Amino acid sequence: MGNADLRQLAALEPASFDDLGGSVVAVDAHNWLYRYLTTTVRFTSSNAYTTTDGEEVANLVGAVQGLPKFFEHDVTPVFVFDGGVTELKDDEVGRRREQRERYEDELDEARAADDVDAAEVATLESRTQRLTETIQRTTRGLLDRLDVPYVEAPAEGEAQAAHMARYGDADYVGSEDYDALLLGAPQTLRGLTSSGDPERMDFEATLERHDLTWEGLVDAAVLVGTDFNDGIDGVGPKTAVKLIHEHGDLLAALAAREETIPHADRIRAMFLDPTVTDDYDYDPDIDPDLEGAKRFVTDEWEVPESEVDRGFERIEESVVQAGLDRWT
DNA sequence: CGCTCTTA
DNA sequence: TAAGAGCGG
Repeated sequence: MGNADLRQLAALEPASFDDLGGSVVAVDAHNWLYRYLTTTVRFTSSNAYTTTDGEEVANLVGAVQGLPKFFEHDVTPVFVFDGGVTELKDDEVGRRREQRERYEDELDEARAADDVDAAEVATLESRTQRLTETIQRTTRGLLDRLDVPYVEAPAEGEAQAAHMARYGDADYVGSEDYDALLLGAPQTLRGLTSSGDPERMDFEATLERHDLTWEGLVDAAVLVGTDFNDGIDGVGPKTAVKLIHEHGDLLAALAAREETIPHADRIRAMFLDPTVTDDYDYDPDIDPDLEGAKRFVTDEWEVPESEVDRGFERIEESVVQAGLDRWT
């Protein structure tokens, strides 16, 4: 089902914000926003973040709360947004639609179950729920005013972020998702949204640890199960790696166990050869317009000042601090 | 998602 | 020792 099983294979090391200063992190925007959307909206009244026109803008509260973390540690985020399906190839559109329908079926099932599992429903909702047009627009609007760079992915934001990191245009991918490893992101930071230091996930070290190639790692993951397929019953991370060592690749391993995984080759390609673009550009030098950003959030989008005061304060302090640092 | 417990 | 179910956050 999920891909938390990958944690068992991943080479993870505690990281310290102190060592991350000056680095650039390509952040999967959907993943990042969603973490704040679920917590912010769920544990407070969602009314507080709805405009008089009925637009939900909890994303603005979440973003203002989450951004100071980067500023305070002198880490430059580059947010990578998912692309619209209109720009994708036809077969890619079909795949996405199938995937989406899968999730929606699962969600319906989970909701209809005799004993409704709230956690599962929440997880599935997070995968089926698209960010609304307003959330897309207002998040970019806030980033524009804060001069925080962002990039538009042709398809999956996480794949684009991994691509940028692979080509050295970002030092890290920022995501909570272990999929970043399958997408070949050299270094991934997890835990950028929670308090405390993040952890670093190392791609090459992971391959070395298990004596696998990138293809082999992806094949093992497909055997265990990914977001795009159910794994083989009774096969966990350890067995999967063993099977790839014994049989060479996914198809041989499946043949040996007389199992099949529909569209196995397509699933591999989702990780090994995803739709990405080289047509991106960003300026990591950030010169935020704090007043403009505040007006945008509290006046234009009617978010109560009390909800974002502290966040803007923290951003302001870190900007002032950065200015002072240049003279010391 | 992470932790813990149960089962093979 | 590995896999998977169950549960809390």
